[in-house]
This record gives sequence, structure tokens and C-alpha cells, in this order.
Amino acid sequence: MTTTGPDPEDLTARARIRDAAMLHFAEQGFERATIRGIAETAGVSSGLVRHHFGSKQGLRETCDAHLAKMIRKLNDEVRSGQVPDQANPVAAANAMMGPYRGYLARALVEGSAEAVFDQMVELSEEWLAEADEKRPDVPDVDRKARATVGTAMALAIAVLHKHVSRGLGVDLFTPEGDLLLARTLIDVYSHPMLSVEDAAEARAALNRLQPEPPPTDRGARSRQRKEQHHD
Amino acid sequence: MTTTGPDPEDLTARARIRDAAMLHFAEQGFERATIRGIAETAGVSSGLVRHHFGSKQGLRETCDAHLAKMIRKLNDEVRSGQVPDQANPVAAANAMMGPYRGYLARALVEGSAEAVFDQMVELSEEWLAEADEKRPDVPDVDRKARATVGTAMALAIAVLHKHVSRGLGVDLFTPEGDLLLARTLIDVYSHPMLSVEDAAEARAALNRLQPEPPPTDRGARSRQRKEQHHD
DNA sequence: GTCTATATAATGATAGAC
DNA sequence: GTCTATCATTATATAGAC
Repeated sequence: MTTTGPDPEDLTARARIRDAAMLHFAEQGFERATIRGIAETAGVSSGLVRHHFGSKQGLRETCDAHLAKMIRKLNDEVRSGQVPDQANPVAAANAMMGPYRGYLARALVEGSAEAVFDQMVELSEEWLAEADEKRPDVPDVDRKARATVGTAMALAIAVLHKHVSRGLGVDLFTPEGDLLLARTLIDVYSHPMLSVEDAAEARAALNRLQPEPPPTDRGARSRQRKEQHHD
Repeated sequence: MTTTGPDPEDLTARARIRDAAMLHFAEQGFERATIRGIAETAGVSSGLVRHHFGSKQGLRETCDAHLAKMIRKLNDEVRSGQVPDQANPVAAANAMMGPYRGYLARALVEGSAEAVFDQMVELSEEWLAEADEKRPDVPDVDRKARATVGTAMALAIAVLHKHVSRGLGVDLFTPEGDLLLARTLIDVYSHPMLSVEDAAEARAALNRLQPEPPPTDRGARSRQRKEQHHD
């Protein structure tokens, strides 16, 4: 429960402002958040914010960079197997992302944090690369496309956490919420919404609408989808 | 392609303002959007906006109500089998939700539109009720929980459409985007991320952390999860 | 129903003192 | 590095004329 221990060399006023900004941006959004409010939370004057970050936009960019850095750090720790609670990856991810999850959700929706999303897609691609080898299935769509949709779905819980909490009946940030979410994700992720027959049928219906190169084309190696524009 | 034909009795200035507001709220968010800008798009003065809706918040609430109404209408049409393009449900949903998808995404993220989300969860529950009968699986989580997570995931594409478009390489609002998204969704939804073995293992690991009532408890009928609080 | 004009409040940005 | 004081802009809300 170290909440991703704050960097030792990071207790300066600048860091406090940045952390306060991420909090305010997360809870109120970029537009609604005010430099004055952020400064107050950080315990400094509004002028100092300007001194360190130049402008509100500059402050946002610093927050984005910090978020990307933290995501990278989290990913490295996961890959190194340093996750303290490997049994419940959801709880582990929540615990480590905790302080930044709100900002991540906001930033993604407001169009910022593109680098973070793309980075998560890349990680998802790496994960999919391993998973694809174990499956005889021949995917008819680009691996990156699947990684993108999968990433978006994985982020849905964070982005819509308020509504998900309401639907689940418990706050996602509580241990009970973590547990219920983990159980639910296990069920959903192991329980395909479409059977192979339904999928084949849906694909066939799609092909009837707009014939596509036959499924012999893997399309999983190089991701040049520009062939679709040759009509 | 009737874009959910605008109600005949709805071409009044009030409706134009509301539609313009949904557009502005969707593209710029509630805070950033201005009454003046909305009025200009609607071709009226800012004073008239105040006259009809009282305040910016009142305008937002009207938009939310209209969105809920449209979702209900869309759902009824889907249930009645009136969907023009049944072969590609994604494209169909996009086409009908098109004008409101952006607003829906914004409203959900900004905490509004709770009724819409809950409504979609209910629809998902109904859908799951049918699907559950065909599957011998005994879900160890509430149906509502699964419906909630499933709904959030389904909405993820709309909420993060900008990032998804970037990852897919095509704009989701174009026909090519619809097609690629449909193919990808078919693959993802028919391709479980967790094998039954992995799922069982993950569940077991979860139970080791916090023992839970044995899986003989269906928990799918009534949704009282308060039993979990008896520790 | 619709418009113009104004009041009031809040904000980001800035300049300069310590 | 940090603060206080101020400027200029902008937006909502309002009042009143047509």
C-alpha cells in the first residue's frame, strides 16, 4: 500500500503543484480547474505556478509527461514481476495507478495523453503477440486493431468508474470493489459474448455487404491497411 | 441514413438551440462551450437561450433528457427489428447514435447522463438473461455486475473514439472505420482473453486472498451482494 | 418570441517586490 | 524561489426594448 511511493527527490514545491494539478484536473477537468485552486491545494501562490510552468497548458503538459513516466514505471515493475499482489492484477493495477487513474481518465477523454494510450496499445500488442501463438485461430484483423480495441475496453472501467461503481453497488476504489471487479472481469474475459458460429455468421454478413480480400491474407504481420482504399 | 429523422414537431428555435448545444457540449465539453457560441450555431441570440432554458445548466439537463429519450427510441426500434442494417450492428448503432454519440461520451465522462448508462445496463441485463440460458456456465458474479462491466466496455469505443480512431488508422465515423471496428469487435468478442483454465486459476487465487461463499451460490437471481460485508 | 446592451464575477496572464 | 497586486479578457446572467 505504498501508493507508488513518491519519489524522494520530488517533494519540492514544483512537485506539489504538479500533484495538486493532477488532482484538480482529474476531479474538475482541465477547463474547470483553476490555477488559483491548484495553487491553494499545493499551498503556494498562483504566481508561483506561472513561474514554474509558464501557463496552464504548460502545467497540463507536465502532468501528461509525469503520467506517461508513471505508466512506464508501472509497466516495468509488472514485467519484472515486482507486483506485490500478483493474485489480483486488478487490485494491483488499481493500487499502483490509484493516484493517477482519475487524471488518466480525464486526460484520455479530453484528447490529451495520446502518448499514454498509444503506449498501452503497444504493451497490449506485445501481450497479444504471445497469446496469438497459443491460439490456432487466424485473426482476420490487424493485431494492432485488436490491441487498440482491447485497450479501450480495459480503460473503460477507469474512464467510467463512477457509473461502473454505481452499477456494481460498491465504490471501485474500495477493497470490496476491487474484488468484485476482479471477479467480474474474470467472468467477462473468459466468457465470449459471441460464439464462434455467431462470429462466423456476423463476419459472413459483413462480407456480403462489402466483399473483402479472402481470409487467406493474414494481415497480422505488417499493418498496412491502405489496401482497403483501392475501391 | 435518415439519421434518426428529426421529429416533425421539433424544428422550432428551441430544438435548434438544443441540438446546437449537444453539438458544442460534445465537441468542447460543458465548461468550454459557451452560450454565445451555441446561440450562433443555432442562428439565434444568446438572450433567447436564457429565455428558453434559464441557464446553461438547464440547457444541459434538457440535452440529457433528450438523449435519454433518443436512446429509448433507438432501443425500441432495435427490439422491433426496424434496424435498417441488421447485418452490421455496429454500423447500425453508429448511424443511429451518430448525432448523439459525441454528447453521450462527454456526458458520461462528466458524470451526467447517469440515467442513460443505467438504462443501457438494464438492456444489457435483458440480453444477458437470454444468453445465460444457452450457457451451462455458472457465473459466480451477479448478472448486473456483468452487465455493468459489459456496458462500460461497449461504451469505451464511443468515449475514446478519438484514440481508437488513431489506433485503428481510420476515423470511426467513416464507413471504413465502421467496417474495421465491426470486424475487430467480432474477433475480440468471440476470442476470450482468458482461457477457462486461466480463469479458474485466477478465481482460485482470488479466493485464496479472501475466501468467499462457495460457488454453489448462484447469485444470479436476486442481486443482494450485502453478504460480502459480513466479515 | 426574439433581440440588444449591460452588470457582475471569475480567470489566465503579467509585472514587480522581497 | 516565492509572494502580492493588477490587467485584460471572457462568460454568465440579467434587464429591458421591439
